[in-house]
Amino acid sequence: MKELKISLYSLLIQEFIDKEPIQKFKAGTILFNEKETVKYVYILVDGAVSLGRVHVKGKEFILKILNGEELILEYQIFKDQPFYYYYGKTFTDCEMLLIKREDFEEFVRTNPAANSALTAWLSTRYLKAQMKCMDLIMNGKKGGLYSILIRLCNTYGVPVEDGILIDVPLTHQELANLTYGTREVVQRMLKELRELGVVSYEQQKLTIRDLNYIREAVDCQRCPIEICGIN
Amino acid sequence: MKELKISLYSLLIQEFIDKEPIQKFKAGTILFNEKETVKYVYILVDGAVSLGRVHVKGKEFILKILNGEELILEYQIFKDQPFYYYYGKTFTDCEMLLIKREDFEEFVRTNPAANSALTAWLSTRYLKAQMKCMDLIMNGKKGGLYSILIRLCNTYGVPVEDGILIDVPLTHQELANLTYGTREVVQRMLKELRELGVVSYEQQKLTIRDLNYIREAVDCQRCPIEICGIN
DNA sequence: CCTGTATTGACATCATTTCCACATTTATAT
DNA sequence: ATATAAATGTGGAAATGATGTCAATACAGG
Repeated sequence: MKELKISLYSLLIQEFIDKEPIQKFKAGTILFNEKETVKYVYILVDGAVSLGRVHVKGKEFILKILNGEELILEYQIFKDQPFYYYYGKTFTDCEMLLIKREDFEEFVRTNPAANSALTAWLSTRYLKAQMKCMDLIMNGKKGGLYSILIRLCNTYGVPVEDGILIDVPLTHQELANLTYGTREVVQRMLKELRELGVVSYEQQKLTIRDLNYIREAVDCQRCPIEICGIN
Repeated sequence: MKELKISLYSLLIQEFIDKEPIQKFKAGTILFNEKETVKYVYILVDGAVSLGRVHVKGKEFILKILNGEELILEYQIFKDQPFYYYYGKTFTDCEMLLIKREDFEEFVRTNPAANSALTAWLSTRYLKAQMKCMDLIMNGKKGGLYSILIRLCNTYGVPVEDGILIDVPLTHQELANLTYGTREVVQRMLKELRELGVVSYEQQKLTIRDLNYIREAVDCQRCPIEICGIN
């Protein structure tokens, strides 16, 4: 799967790198909002982009965070006048290629290798999205946070001497938004994990010192990394 | 989109109807379980199939219910030794075609029209799955049930003189499982809706008499029907 | 170095949801 | 027709999670 993802990404880069400039965006830039028509497909070269929705009452849910070499394709492909169903904004500073939707679709339609790679990529994303949602729905807020921590390890984890460093700054509020919980609840759960020596938290970066503790607490099925991520 | 779905289904029927027999399954038959290798792609000709997971503690979540002329493709396509991540079982008596996974993938690889149709179908399912999960996560149990009711109307709704009949028998327990809630809570919420004259319930079939009441209570965005369903 | 702002930590209160216990009704099978 | 199982209805205690408030830190910019 990893190969297919890379292959899709590199097929796209090959095709479009000379046609479009790499653009830079500051953290917090809104790329699109729900109900907006889809103009571009974004190829993320570096940085992280969050996708999510805001409830009428103001509370925010971060559906996922995409990072690294990644494709941002969150609409009904091949449909007339497609639009977005949730927002997309840069989570950190980003570099990306913006490809016109029509050009992207034309490329996929006329390139069987790209189409197959895209199909594989979509079927994986489809499963991953559903597994992540089920974890959030079926495990309560504590289990939801634990499942987010596991996914963060898979997507952002860097092995360090005392565990796995989640190498992206995350505030308690952002962690809360990833589970649609509250900052206070996250704060308490992290405090408990800190006191148990399971995690440590410095400069807004978490280090998971005992991933097994977290995995056992949520009955983690050790899904392959391409299925278990925050992306 | 509807056209593309139909086109994918009919492309598949065209290709496989003479090669495989239509098989019948009784309600409650388990088609696959999580962690089982994927042998077949199922083409549902008639009936309904539910997909979901069971928590270690025994509580069940119904992720979705597929019905009618439908494709059941819930694995990482083009991957070696793919397996399922959740169960699939017949919800009602069903008729379906079982296509060997390899034959299905070969067909998609060599048929550009089928591949494009599948890509479009997957991108729609991907969005639909995420919208449904977000509704369940962001609206509490009451909002979750309401969103399930709206989706049931879209997928199973039959206009009748006093509203929209959801033409499939559903127990309170099954409704609860669709939101990962409890039977008691569903019972109380339905009672309230019944007393308000918003729904009626006979022979395990719901009639929604005032869909607008439900829509307004969950700030329904009136998404197109291909995005808002229980499937 | 000071000041305004964002983040973290802590706690009390309130609302939602689950869990448990049991009664009643409805369907199914003999 | 009767026994049995399945589904529905109800009440109350317990757990979980949200909300609001306030103090203590950390940090960035002038």
